[in-house]
Amino acid sequence: MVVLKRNRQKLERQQAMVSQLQENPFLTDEELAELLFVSVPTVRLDRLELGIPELRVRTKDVAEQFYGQIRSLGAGELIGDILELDVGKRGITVLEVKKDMVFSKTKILRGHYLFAQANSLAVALINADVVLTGSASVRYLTPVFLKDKVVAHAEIVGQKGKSFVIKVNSKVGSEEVLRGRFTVVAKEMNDL
Amino acid sequence: MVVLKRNRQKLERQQAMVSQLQENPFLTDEELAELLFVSVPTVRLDRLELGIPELRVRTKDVAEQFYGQIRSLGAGELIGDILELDVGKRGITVLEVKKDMVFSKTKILRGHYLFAQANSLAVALINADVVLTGSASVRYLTPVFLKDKVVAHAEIVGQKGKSFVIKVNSKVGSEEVLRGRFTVVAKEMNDL
DNA sequence: CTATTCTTATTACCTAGTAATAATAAATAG
DNA sequence: CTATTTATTATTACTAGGTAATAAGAATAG
Repeated sequence: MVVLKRNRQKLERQQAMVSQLQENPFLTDEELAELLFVSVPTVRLDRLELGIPELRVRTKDVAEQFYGQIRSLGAGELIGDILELDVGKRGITVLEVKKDMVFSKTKILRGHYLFAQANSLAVALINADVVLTGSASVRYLTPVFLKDKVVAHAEIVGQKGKSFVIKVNSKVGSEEVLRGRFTVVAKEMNDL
Repeated sequence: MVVLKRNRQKLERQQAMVSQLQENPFLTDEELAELLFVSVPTVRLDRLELGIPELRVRTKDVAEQFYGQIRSLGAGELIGDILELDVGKRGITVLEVKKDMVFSKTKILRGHYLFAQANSLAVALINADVVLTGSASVRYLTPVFLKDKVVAHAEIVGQKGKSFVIKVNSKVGSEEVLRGRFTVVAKEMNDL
């Protein structure tokens, strides 16, 4: 059976389709059909074989990923969920590592999420209208993986006027994953 | 004319609709109708009056925003757009501050975006399968505001084996907003 | 009571599909 | 060359979530 030769065209076309959609997931079947020089039904069959959902689902998936992510890294004030918060003293948050937070190849958590958890917790400890990070120094000790739960402990360790120094320590289980030191500054709304 | 009383219900409903959609932009007209205790045509008229597009357009808008931007913060490898990239040496990215990246009260950019831009640029300079941040030290010099364009310059300044030191300098116009030093480590896929 | 505004209902149409069936074309085995 | 398989295309009926336009009913102001 030299079924390979036959399938080659089809396979190539399907691969082409996948890479087209990777570049631009917002292509309709009609547009794909034109790009791949086949009919619309063929595109549909190919999608079916490859398990690729229709445009609207793809669009929605992308949009929802956005909402699951930016909501946590942007819209909200705090990255992670509060376990304890003693404003002016210390606080603990926990961050569960979701799949859109990791490198797809390695499933390792992207550094800035860990940073963001620590930084936002540091900021949350200060009781003022506006709190800005002045400087930060962090060490990433061990990689954090998908589905890990990162517990961040933060404590105010110093103060000079409106400037605070906060130490943050993040762990997964008993393993230390990040150690950081943040200097944050409390500002009044009008002295900007 | 006590036309106000009449309009009040309508106005309140429209405001309610807006806030519903702010919370969850993925609501159909039918779902909105149920939530607001009116008919579907009324919802449509309200949307028309308020210039709110249909679900699919809203979804697509969100998804495209994701592609223009968030691709950048999570899914993509790099936060910001590349202006120059000389792998192994130096690179420049620019990040435009959008409204979901700032504190709503002050319109000041959240610190971790600035960090993420710098960090991801540092990582991008290294040519290896897997690059992890080992430590980072940053100083936030001046606040960055909505619509600012942050230009980050990064340069490899040292190397010991698979460990690299990268200096990053971010500016808005001629003003320096962040200065940072990152140590990143290149790993092979199998030594994890 | 009447004019006006709101709300609802109804209808025809649209896009981007699903799902299923049938017809046709192409390739290969024997 | 022919039979059979596989791939492709066409066609039809159906769906969600709308647009756009028109008509009819309800509420209220004056």
